[in-house]
Amino acid sequence: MTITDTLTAIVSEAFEACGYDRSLGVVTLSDRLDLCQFQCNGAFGGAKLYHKAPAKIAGDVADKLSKNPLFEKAEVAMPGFLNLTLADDALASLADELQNGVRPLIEQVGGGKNVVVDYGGPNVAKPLHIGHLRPAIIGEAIKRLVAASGYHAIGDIHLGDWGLQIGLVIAELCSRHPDWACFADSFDPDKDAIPALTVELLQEIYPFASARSKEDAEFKAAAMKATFDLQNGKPGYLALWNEILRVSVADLKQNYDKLSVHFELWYGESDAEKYVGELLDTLKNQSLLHESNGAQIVDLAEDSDTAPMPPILIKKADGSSLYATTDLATIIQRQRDFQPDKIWYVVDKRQSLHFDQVFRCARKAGLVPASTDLQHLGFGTINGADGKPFKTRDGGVMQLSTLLETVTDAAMDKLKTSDYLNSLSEADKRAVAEKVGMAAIKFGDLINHRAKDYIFDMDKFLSFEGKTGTYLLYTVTRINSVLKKAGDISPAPLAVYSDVERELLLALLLTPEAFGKALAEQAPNLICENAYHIASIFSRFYHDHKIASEPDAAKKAARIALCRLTRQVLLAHLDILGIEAVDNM
RNA sequence: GCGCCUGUAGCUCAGUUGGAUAGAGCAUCUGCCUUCUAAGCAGAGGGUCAGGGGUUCGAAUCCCUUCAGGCGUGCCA
Repeated sequence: MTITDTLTAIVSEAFEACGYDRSLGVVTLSDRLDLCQFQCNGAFGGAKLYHKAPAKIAGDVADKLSKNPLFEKAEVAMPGFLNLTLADDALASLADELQNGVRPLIEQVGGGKNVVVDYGGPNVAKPLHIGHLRPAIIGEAIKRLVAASGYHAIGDIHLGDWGLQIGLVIAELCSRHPDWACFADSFDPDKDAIPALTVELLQEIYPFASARSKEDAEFKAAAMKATFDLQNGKPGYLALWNEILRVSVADLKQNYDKLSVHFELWYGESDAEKYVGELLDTLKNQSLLHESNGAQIVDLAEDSDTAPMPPILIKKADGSSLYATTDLATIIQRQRDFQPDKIWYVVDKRQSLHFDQVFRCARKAGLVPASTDLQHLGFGTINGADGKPFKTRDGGVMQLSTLLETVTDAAMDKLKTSDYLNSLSEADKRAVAEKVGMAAIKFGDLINHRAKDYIFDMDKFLSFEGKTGTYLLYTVTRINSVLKKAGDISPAPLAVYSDVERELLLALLLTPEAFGKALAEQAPNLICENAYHIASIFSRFYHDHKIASEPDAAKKAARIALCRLTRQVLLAHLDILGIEAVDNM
């Protein structure tokens, strides 16, 4: 139960005791913190219901509530706002519940149910570029949030390893090295060796092949044929594909590791292949599948549709699988393996129609129970100043590794001026710089609303001031310092000695609300905002008050407790965001 | 054409299940380091919430409409 839930229960009780409907007692955080901490606007609704002035209704309830020692203030503001402020000792003891774990920092709503979060979705054979940043870190944050809320969260990278992009690479390799054994019909996987590939080669070959297919129709046909043959198990292609996969996955892991992005499952579209037959059977048995212009499709349009809903393509005219095919087959696989309560897809929002189709088809075919929550959590693109997807000056895409290195270098530069890291080796400093850099990048991206496009600004990622990930890490290091200076102090209850301490306690106490809203909206930016909010109040507190050097023992103990709780809460935010803190910087 | 999304301070963005005085960071200007990390703190200026109409006691938020931009719209993923 969050604090507003608790207060809602109390205020609802009061409404009822005064003869009004208890549903009017909904309490929210005040939007006028200068007047009060919480508010209830139920009197306005009650005015319509009971044909009474809202101020009268609010006044009745306020009278009732002001007898409750929980409140410092329960009063009416015209024309009928019910304004509530907690008594300081009540606030402190509520925050104590947070401190000693009686009140959870995150509502445990999951009940251990399985949730599959499908994110990342990189194509093998293509280097990670800046466009892969968002799905990786948004997905990771959502997965961690889901897990922290008591679900069993399963992150699946869902590699793009089975589509035309592989066919393009195979066709191009074949065109360059027709002599390779894997291209011969006589290929024998037990005897014939596959040449070792490198990431560099793949990074060069995919864009080349992709461009070539747009101009060279014959080559495109070869690539499509290669895709088809691969999907139908041609041994030489399978062996080559395995090598492409091996090289790509090793490279992907390296980059994702740096970002603290970890997947429980490294499945790909290819792993869905074995469920495609079952998918086709299911669709056929229900007479959903039919032929159209040579392709196998399922009609999805319904009379209630306000917009045209095109059919979903299950098999191309040449018999090969499509995006929708593997996604549907993957749903079968996930249902079989996990019976998930939710399957959430963190994928570019431009694919919303695709997911509408996939989900509708899955429902029609009964691939999952009706209660399964299937959602496409679309994210916006990272654009350049021109509003188009971001390109580097030379018109290319920026590789993810370049971004990570550039920001880490800048962080390293900044760390040189720190007096706190003098004793560290260069390598250890570099490790700190990496954490600072990753915090800057991840926070800089996650602070943006998930579903909106944003404009890429390297200077913003390189800036370590203001509302940034760096600020959060910095705040934690300051807390570390003050706690270190204070030495061993036994745990003490929280208390309010000043306005800023009251404000900080309130912000800490409201953290479960922020996490809850972030989960409900799948919006990591709310976690960023809340963390920044707490950190900035702490900074003010830290600046205005003595803590470790406070002479009054009781004050000092309470303030140390406040520091500890603040650190604990900030670290919980960072953990969900997938950002690692540092001890010093 | 149809559908979806977006338009808030000089810039980048929060805030949109209707609430009181629309917030933050950056940038600009002014203060604050002999005292726990100044990657910080305090303060100032900066807004017809794209335009118009409507509903409501109350609208950035809901409805209608106009304008501007983006995206999607059967054999790529």
